[in-house]
Formats: sequence, C-alpha cells, structure tokens
Amino acid sequence: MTRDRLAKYREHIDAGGFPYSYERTDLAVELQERHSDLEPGAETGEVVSIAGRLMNTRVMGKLAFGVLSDVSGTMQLFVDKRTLGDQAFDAFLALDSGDWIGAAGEVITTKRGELSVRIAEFTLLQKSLRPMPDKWHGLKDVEARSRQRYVDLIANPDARRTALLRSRIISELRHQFASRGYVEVDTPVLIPQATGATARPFQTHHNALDMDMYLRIATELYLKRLVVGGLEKVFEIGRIFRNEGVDNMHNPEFTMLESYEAFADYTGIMTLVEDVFAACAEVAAGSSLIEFDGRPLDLSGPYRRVSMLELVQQETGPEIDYDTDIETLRSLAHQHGISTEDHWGSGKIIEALFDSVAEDKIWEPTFVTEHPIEISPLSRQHRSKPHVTERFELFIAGSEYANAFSELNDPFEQRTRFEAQMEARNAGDDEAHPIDEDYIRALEYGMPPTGGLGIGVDRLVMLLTNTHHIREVILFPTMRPLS
RNA sequence: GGGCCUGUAGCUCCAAUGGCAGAGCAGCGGACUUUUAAUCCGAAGCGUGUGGGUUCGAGUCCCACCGGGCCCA
Repeated sequence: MTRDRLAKYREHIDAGGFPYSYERTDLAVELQERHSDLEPGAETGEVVSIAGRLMNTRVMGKLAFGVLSDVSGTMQLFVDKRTLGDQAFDAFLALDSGDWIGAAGEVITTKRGELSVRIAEFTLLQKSLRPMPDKWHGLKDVEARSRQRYVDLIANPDARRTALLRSRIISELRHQFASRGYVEVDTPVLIPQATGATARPFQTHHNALDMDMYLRIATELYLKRLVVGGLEKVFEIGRIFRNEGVDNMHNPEFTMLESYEAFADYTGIMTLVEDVFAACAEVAAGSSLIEFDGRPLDLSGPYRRVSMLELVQQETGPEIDYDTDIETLRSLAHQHGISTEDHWGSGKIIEALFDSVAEDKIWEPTFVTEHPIEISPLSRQHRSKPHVTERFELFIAGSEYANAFSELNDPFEQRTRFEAQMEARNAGDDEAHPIDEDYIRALEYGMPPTGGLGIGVDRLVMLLTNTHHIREVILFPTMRPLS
C-alpha cells in the first residue's frame, strides 16, 4: 500500500466513510451504443450516471480527462473545472488510478469526437490502496497473473474477455442440452469410492462419520443410476478432481460436462457433439469456422470418423490388429519408445501406440472410434466387431475434447469388466477402476440402451478462445502457495 | 520423477569479461481548458526470491532451499 493513498483513505474514513451503494443509470457500452453517431463537439442534454474503476487521468490545468472502466467497457470522463466547481475539481485531482467512483453528468463528445460524460458531480466509492500495473504493458508475469487474477482482470482486457466468454460458452452448453430435453442434475462430489474413469483420486476424511472419502473423478456412474431411475436424459456440468500432474492441458480440478440419453447409441451422440460444438463456436467466435494456433479450423459437422486401429495401422502397417501375437505388439511398442507392462493386453498396447504415433497428427475434428474393450470397462461391446467397443473420442488439433459410448447396460458383463479392472489393479495399475457394487445393483434393475458423453469444458473454452494453456481459462488455477 | 531456463523498483525491462545497480511507465512537486500511453520541467525510489559459500570485491561464479516457465516421462 502506498503512503499517499492510505492517508487519503483515512481522511475519507474520518470525514464519514464510503457510501454503501450507488445509483447507476448506464453501462459504458450502453452509452456507446446509444450515441454511436454523434458529431465532434455534440451536447446531448442527456444526464446519466456511471460507475466503475478510474483507470487513467490526463490533467491539463483547469481541465482533465479520465477513463472509467466498468464491466462492459470504458467511458471517458470530461472534467471541467467550471462545470464541477473549484473544490470538487481539486477532489477529482486527488483521486488515484484504481479508485472506484460514481460520476454523473451530461453525455457529450469532445472536439476530437470522443464520447464522454461531462461530470457535474462524482463520488468516491472506495479507495484503491495499491498501485496499478503498468498502464501500457499491463501485468505480464504468468505467475502473478494467475496468483492475483484480480489484478490480471483489471489490467488485461484479454483476461476479462476470456472469463466472460467462458461464461457464455457454458451458458450455451446448458442451453443446448436443456433445449433437447435433457434434465440438469447434481450428483455427489464427495463419495466413498472414486469410480467412472481411469484416474487417481484425491482422498479426504469425514470426521463425524469417521470414514475416508474421495473427490469424484467422473460423474458417470451416478448419472447412469438416474437413467435407471427413469430420468432418461440427464446432464451435469461439474467440477472433477484428478490427483495428477499439472501441465498446459491439465489442472487438478477441472470442469466436465457429462450427458446420458436413453435409447441413443454412440452414433447418435456423434451428431449431438457436432451440433453442440458448432453452436458453441457460433456463440464464441460468431462462426463455426474458427482460428486456432494460427490455422483455420472448421467445427461444422459431419466430422471424420475413423477407428483407432485404422489410425494405428496407417503408421505401423496393416498387419497389426487385436489378434496379433502379444510379443509382436510389445516389441513394436518398444520400437516406438513405449515402455509396456506385463499385464497389458493387445488393446492396451494398441491404445498406447495410438497415443504415441497417431494422436498428434490429427488436426481436423475427428471421431476416433472403436476403442478396445480392455481400456473401456464401461462401454458396450461393438455389435458386430470383436475386441472393440462402441466408443469414440473427439480429437481436434492433437488433443482430446470428448469421450462417448454406447453404455454397457448388462450387469453380468459389467461385473466381468470390473473384475478385469481389479486384476489390473492387483497387477499394479493404481488407476484401474474399483468395483462399484451398488452400480451393478442399479444395472440389475435395468438400464435402457443409452448413449453417454463427456466434454472437457476447459479445453473447449481454450479451443474457442484460441488459448493454449488451461490456466488461461481457469480463473484460479491450482498453484503452490508462496511460503 | 529427469533435463534446460528463470526470479532485479508498484509494473515492463536493461546492467561484456565479477568492479559504485539503470531506464520507461506509475507515484511525488510544478506548468498547462479538448486529452487519447497527453506534453513539458524538477526531485525521488530498488541493493537484486531466501540462506550459505568462493573472492579484495558477487545481480553476475558455486551449493542448498522456495516460487515460476518450457521440454521429456
């Protein structure tokens, strides 16, 4: 805090303190829209009041200009000593950048044609006690921007744009699903057993119940219980927690949308994803043709559909498939620098090959389909092909954005799959799914054929805002505390 | 977990070979009634993430720790 600002703050406290509210008539953007066509030197006769943070003042003797920033944008304050009076003018000059003020006066344009409010009175709403970042360069330091997002939002218009755009994209997602008859629900975050995905959970403890609990790693199994219950079409947009590393695509807590639709299979979900992604692009970028990483990207469907095995074969040759001898697959994986584990079957190795050789090469939106059963314990076996499931992941620009399948709804088969997971777990794979007995019981009541979907919301926002680090779309990314 | 890079004034950034730590903006004082990163004049401000070490002398070299970034697993 600076000495000068603190002294002024104390003066205001002694003089009666700061107001509890302010009557604002207009946002900056509303004034700009209403008066977009005024000549230089215009006087509208319209008196308005605006409020926001004072960002910059330019003083020239008995006249001053200020920039007032509110949530919608900025508006220039025209500060004339004759209009305001000697005392109030001096009080205006005593303001510091960053102070919150309310100001009222006539809407005019200056000689240069800049829309302004010629203020007749103003109120200091709250002092800013700390200096603002550089008015030209803003706040650049990535660490400071993430730790003190409030300063980032004050100083960098892009930070504010991204935050607002994220909100609009999530609203659009909600609208897309709600308008298709999906019911939005909330399932528990705090659960006795972390299931529904391949990931390490965060563990915690409930004192009164004296039990260990986990933060959810997916909403999947709870949402499908609701389909069993007859809600038929459900979705949830919720925070997911995975106890894993932090990099440009991963934050330990992130937002996922999951949806389940009775009577649909994975091909129906493909159409849904195409429509939803295109609609979100329209909202965020005004078009389904966007720019990402300096290249054009068309998000309008239909997207390319190609099986995981085909994509691997394109890189390794057509002689490879799920029936290939395991030693042959293993040595092929080693040739590509993949270290395999003894308990891996052909499905796991082919997935690893896909991750290593094919994933990066995908640019245009692509549904990678038919994941092996071994790595898809909740997906239904393909209706006509052995070894694989009716599943797809949507890849765009080398990254995964969505994961979906025809849901496995046979309780006996589900138990077998869970048991295979337990074997993997016992073999040392601590990300393998534990058995969820209550979920199997739910399936025993009967789940209709169902198409399920998960969308990584943070990644979608990154895609649509052309940003390349997840911390840019999460307001408060996970960071180590400064000691 | 491994490798490389990084931390200097409120902010953005300079400081060959180790040799008195600087600028712009912000802030402070002054001039100015149409500015747009206003302009002009003036006076200030940091001992370099933390702790050790080498040295006559360390922002710079060495070690450890803390925070951050990039690449790899």
